Amino acid sequence: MDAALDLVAKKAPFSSLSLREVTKRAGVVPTAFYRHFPDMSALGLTLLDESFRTLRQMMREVRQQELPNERMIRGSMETFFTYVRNNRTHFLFVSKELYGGSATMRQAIRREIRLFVSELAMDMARFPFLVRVNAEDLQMMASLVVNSVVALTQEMLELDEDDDAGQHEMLIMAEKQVRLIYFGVAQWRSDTPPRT
Amino acid sequence: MDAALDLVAKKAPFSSLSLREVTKRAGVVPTAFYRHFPDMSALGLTLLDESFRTLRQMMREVRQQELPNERMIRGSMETFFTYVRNNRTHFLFVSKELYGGSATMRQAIRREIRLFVSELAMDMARFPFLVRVNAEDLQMMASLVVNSVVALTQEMLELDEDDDAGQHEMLIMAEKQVRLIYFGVAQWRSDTPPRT
DNA sequence: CACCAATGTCAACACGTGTACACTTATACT
DNA sequence: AGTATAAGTGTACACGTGTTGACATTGGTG
Repeated sequence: MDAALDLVAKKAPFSSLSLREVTKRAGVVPTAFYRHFPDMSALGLTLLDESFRTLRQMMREVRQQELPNERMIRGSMETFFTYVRNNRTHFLFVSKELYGGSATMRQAIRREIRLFVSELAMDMARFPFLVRVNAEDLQMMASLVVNSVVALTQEMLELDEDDDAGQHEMLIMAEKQVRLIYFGVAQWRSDTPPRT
Repeated sequence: MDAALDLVAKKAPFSSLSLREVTKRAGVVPTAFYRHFPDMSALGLTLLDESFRTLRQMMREVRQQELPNERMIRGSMETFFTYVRNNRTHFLFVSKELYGGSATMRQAIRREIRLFVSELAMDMARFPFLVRVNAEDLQMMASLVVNSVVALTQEMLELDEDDDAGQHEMLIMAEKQVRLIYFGVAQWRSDTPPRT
């Protein structure tokens, strides 16, 4: 009865909710929970996996379209943010767990994010005007992009679910910010400064 | 007995801890709590205020030194991050409450952050090469900077308390990222694009 | 000193929690 | 058809929770 997952997410409060609440919401007696998950945190991990699996694949597809620079930024942002809107509850869950969850939970989410960063960095490495940037700086740039998008996502989640105007505004802002970063990237040189 | 505040923060888990835990940690019987705070959330707000008051003042001082551009970035980042290190528990608390806390809590923290953004935007407005940037975009840029720093701060808090190397790395990264953003800012033009 | 407000203590309550155990049902497969 | 396995039910327990009211101790001011 994995439908319990969505019920967890639907209940806005984070995953510090009680086992009993979940089962009550699922219309099941508390003890039935153990038939599906040994532990409450196990539920969390499953939920997390479900949240990211399709997203990863989706972004990979977008990237492989290969339409370059400006169009690319816009496209990525649009598909990502609409995906977030369609999976609001999941991202609410992830957002709250990123900092408020258990240690293992936080770690798992961070790993997922770092994965995005690395993929983006590898993607950027193919840009012609970035040959003079060393690997470390590439990682730095990618993490800047991802972090910004994450931050905006979280701000967007704070908005009311059907505040279309606000959500659109966030999208525009995200696109602008990423474009701005790319302006900076084009200007960057990785000569190690004299003093670290 | 405001010493209870630090005890709250010292206990790593976020502010979904129990009234009883707090009082136990403070070496006091549970009921004594009500002599100081009417409510658990009241404790939170006090704690939040304590976290931000000195920080605000500090950053204002840094900004008023008026040493321009490059030096300025470095200086701001250094003072900010050392402040974070010295008030680790407070920022751990804030970080967890930003997304995991109650609605009023989150709102209060966001207000604080937005305040930083606005101040930074006003500061940037004085830069000569930004006269052609409209107010909205200024806000966008400032929020990009602040969001990035916040993200890095949260990553830094994830590190072990005495991982000096890691913490220094974060500082360097933050400085680079902000510098990168400023490169992009210098390139920006606020002509509204044909299609919104 | 006497007094009063601040602070802390004690005992008790009603309630929600996680979990164990024994049990009933449904579903699927040979 | 018969049975093994998965899923769900009911009862019960020990424990931590927030909050209450009445009482004790402190410390500083008049």
